[in-house]
Amino acid sequence: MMDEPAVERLRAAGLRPTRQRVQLVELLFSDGHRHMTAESLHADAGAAGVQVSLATVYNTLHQFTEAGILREVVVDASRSYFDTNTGDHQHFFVENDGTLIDIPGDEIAVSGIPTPPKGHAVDRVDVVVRIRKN
Amino acid sequence: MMDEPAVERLRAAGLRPTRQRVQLVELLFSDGHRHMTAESLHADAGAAGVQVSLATVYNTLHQFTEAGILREVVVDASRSYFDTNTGDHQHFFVENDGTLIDIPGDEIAVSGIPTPPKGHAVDRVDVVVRIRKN
DNA sequence: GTGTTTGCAAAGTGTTTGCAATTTA
DNA sequence: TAAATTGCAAACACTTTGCAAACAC
Repeated sequence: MMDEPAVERLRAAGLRPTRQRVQLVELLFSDGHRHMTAESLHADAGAAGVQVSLATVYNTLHQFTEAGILREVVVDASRSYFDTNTGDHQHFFVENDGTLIDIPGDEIAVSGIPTPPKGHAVDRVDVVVRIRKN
Repeated sequence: MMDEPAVERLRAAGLRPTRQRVQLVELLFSDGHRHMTAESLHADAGAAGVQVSLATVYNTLHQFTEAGILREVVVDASRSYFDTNTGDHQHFFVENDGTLIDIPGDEIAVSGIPTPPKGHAVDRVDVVVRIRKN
């Protein structure tokens, strides 16, 4: 018998397909890319009838990030954002309302990055284009 | 009688030169550029014999940022960093120890930024090159 | 059955705030 | 003296954690 895609995705990531994780994966990956904070995901889950505690949402976001099926985006010093798009891309950050918008990785480019200090390797290059409504 | 530079700098920024602000400006701008968090500045102040409460350090960092003599750097979702270099430049962020290193603005360049959504204007483009010790 | 995961409530961390006392102008 | 600033302690927002009950395999 064939597992559902959500279950397979979790198995592939080495995570047990618990009810909460399966439902969160379904919510997150059913329809386009998604940006979220722990609070917003918890709210969206509730609205979608998915019962999961906030603590589990936090744990899950980190497990998914560690497993590589989510990526963390640092744009705000007071909240953690996560993105279902783990591929090469960057972001607009709308400072007024805390919203993220993807910028495809093949549109934007960073040049002239100096060699990192000896003994250090580049992990990732993040670009945040901060915009505001006017 | 001529005011000291720290006092002048505060006056120019429209801030009253209180003892705390004057001493913090002296500490911050006496010798090259500096990166800090509220905690680290509070500790450095203490070590330099500057008496100032943590609450005042927080207030001061924000006032200085608002006044344009400091700039906030968002690299970590759990702490606020500030930089005495308010000019055009970017950063290396050493993920292992939470350290920042400046990248001169004339060395690095970002191209291909899409037009922001209608009704939005670009405020700033931030590049963070995340590096780690190996 | 055994090890993992969940959820609650408590604890933690970094930050902000109310307000009386102090300082600046 | 009037208005701004400070510092304390309490309050906050977000996040993590300890642990017993529930669950996956």
